[in-house]
Amino acid sequence: MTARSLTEAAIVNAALEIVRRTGVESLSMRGLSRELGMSAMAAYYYVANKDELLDLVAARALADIPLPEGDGSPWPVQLRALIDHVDKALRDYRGVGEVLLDRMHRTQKHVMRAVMELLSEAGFSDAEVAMAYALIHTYLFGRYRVTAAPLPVGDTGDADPDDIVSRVGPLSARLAGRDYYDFGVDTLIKGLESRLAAAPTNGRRRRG
Amino acid sequence: MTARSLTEAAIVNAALEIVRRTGVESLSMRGLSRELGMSAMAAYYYVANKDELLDLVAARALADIPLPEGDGSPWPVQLRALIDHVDKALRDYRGVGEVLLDRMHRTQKHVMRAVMELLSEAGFSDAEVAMAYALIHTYLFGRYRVTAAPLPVGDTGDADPDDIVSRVGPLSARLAGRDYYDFGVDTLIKGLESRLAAAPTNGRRRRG
DNA sequence: ACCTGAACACCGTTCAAGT
DNA sequence: ACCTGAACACCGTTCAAGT
Repeated sequence: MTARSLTEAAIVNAALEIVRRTGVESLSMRGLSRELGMSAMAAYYYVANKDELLDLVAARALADIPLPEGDGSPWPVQLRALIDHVDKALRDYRGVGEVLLDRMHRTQKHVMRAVMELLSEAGFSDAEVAMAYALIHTYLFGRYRVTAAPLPVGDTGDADPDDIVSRVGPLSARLAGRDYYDFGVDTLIKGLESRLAAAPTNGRRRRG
Repeated sequence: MTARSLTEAAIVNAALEIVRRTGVESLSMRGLSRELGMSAMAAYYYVANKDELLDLVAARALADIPLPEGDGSPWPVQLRALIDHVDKALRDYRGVGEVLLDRMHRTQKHVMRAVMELLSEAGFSDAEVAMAYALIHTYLFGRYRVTAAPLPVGDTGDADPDDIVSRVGPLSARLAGRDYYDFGVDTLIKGLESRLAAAPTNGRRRRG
């Protein structure tokens, strides 16, 4: 055994574990150190503060996302695949989307770059790329708070067939998270395609 | 003066004030009571716990949203107006979107109903109404975490014209929150329209 | 170099006690 | 009925001290 029994990697791993099991809000500096068998302050030797820890957790969770190959497939297909990979990387980590939302810009540029390149190649102007990226980012990361709160199933069981809310309530119990996700991403991409179709000369293609 | 010098309404108002000024995360039960000139535990007489307080704050912030009149305008226009009103109700309250996201289903049904009715009338099936509502909700409420973290302006000032990320960085400084919002909502609604156009017989109109 | 312990300034919540 | 004070079990962070 060398002198140190802890490493930054071990700390970040343990933190990610805790977030996956119990959610972000129950990750504490003290509890983390205790979980590693150390004194309550041990983690502070490797990490300046909780914010830095959350940055490292965020970076780690998104590190292994496969980027588009640049094969010949149409941009909506490639964009959809990339979004699916981000979603997969986030799905298991309860509350991590919330963390990442604040931190992705600071810590993790390669996914952002891949999305932006796809959009730029598709024909969007630089300003549109900025806005379209923000839209996708917002939907994807906002999702992890919404899916935690499903639509209420009719409170007293009174399904009024003329009331849309009480019709949708029980129905939403049969819809899987997958259904919401597919509908959402498809609609976003359809909306983007519809924009390009309406003003196809907006973008300036690079290496066109 | 009557016996009581505090009311639930006063407490919720003060809480909403604090959230608007300093964000949700700096709202505390103790600090709130102190701000009202009472002892640290005073608020507990009117409110069971912090969760209940957040529910009341959420309900209050969304209470006065004007619902669609049911005039003859096309559904995308009415939907856009309704979304704008929700946005306006949220805009001034830092972090309140985050609170509401968890709580809207529990506390505030009339906005949800208005959105769902518009979508149902437009021709979407009940399942599609559920998913489209979730999409809109996610975007609208997720926004209040994203807009707090603007895209990074080129870190070292090196604007590489061939790199989409460094092109978009400085550009995003000139884009207003309004631009992102308009683009986002327009794209969502375009995506929904595109869905209806692709499968126009999907929905069953009520009172058609 | 790596870790600990005590201390400070906070939290949310409970509950007996005051008026 | 309305509010207070003390207590409990937590936080994040700092910093002198231990090995």
